[in-house]
Amino acid sequence: MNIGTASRQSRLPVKTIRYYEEIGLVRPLRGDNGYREFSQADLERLKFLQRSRSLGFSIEECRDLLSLYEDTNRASADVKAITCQKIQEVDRKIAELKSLKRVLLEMVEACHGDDRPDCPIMDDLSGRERTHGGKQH
Amino acid sequence: MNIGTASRQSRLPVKTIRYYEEIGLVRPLRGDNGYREFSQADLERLKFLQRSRSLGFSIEECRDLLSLYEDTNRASADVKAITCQKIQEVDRKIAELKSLKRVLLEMVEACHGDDRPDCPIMDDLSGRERTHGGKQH
DNA sequence: TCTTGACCTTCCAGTGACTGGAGACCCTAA
DNA sequence: TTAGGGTCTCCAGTCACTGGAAGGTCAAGA
Repeated sequence: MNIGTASRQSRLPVKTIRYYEEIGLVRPLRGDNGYREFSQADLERLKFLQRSRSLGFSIEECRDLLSLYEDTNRASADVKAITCQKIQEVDRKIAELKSLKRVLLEMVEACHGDDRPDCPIMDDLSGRERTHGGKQH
Repeated sequence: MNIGTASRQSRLPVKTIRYYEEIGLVRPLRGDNGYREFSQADLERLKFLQRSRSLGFSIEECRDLLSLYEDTNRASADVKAITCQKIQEVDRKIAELKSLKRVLLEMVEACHGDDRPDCPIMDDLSGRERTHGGKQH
């Protein structure tokens, strides 16, 4: 199948597929006209990449996962380890974003938000101390 | 003050400060030796940038915030609006990561994680259907 | 005075993971 | 024959830095 078909079936943009070929994640054959020819196995790889990328694995992690995927002697423990690591990463990111949100919320709650130029958010951003007189959480 | 001092006081890497000058976020004077000379106002800008970047505002948002920061006639409502938008963005990201985590956790829970090559995580990544026979949440 | 080492300069290239566009070739149907 | 898509390569841009090379400057110590 051509790249367009592969793109629709894998839900990866054409450009992305070409890029994946460039970095060696997939190696379709070429027809006489120079067009890429994707086999069913190529399509499987693309689908695998689509799914693992959308689950937050980096390209290099995907490369590792792919080689495990194609290693029929792999231990499932190896895959599980990578996945557990990823979960911890995701947890870390969530925590970061939550504390970020807390700060932003505090700023917004302290701001009267009208036409006056004085603004506690600005004070916060500029590093000035703000008295925590208002609501406490 | 020189760039090194500005770097320590703003907690921004030297390289980053030079980059910020390149894109016009800060315009330090130059001494006879060609060294950048940061005024107290420049330092304030840098600190402002450090804080707002670390709160997840993009460079362009920082540029907007900076001009509001220096506009003594600004309305605090404008600042509040930008910040509220940012909170929504953060919320969206948190939700995404949470659903990501849910999927990853399901995968891990289904995986026996031993020396055997069969691995439900791999099945999942490759798009194969997995029977939801195990624990339900 | 000389040297050492820290600090500063510019410029260029690389990161990750694509994305956009130009210009050209190929294929199919009307 | 023509029109329209699809495909090709190559180059450049994105975002926000980061690293490194090659060289100029400065202050302290021998």
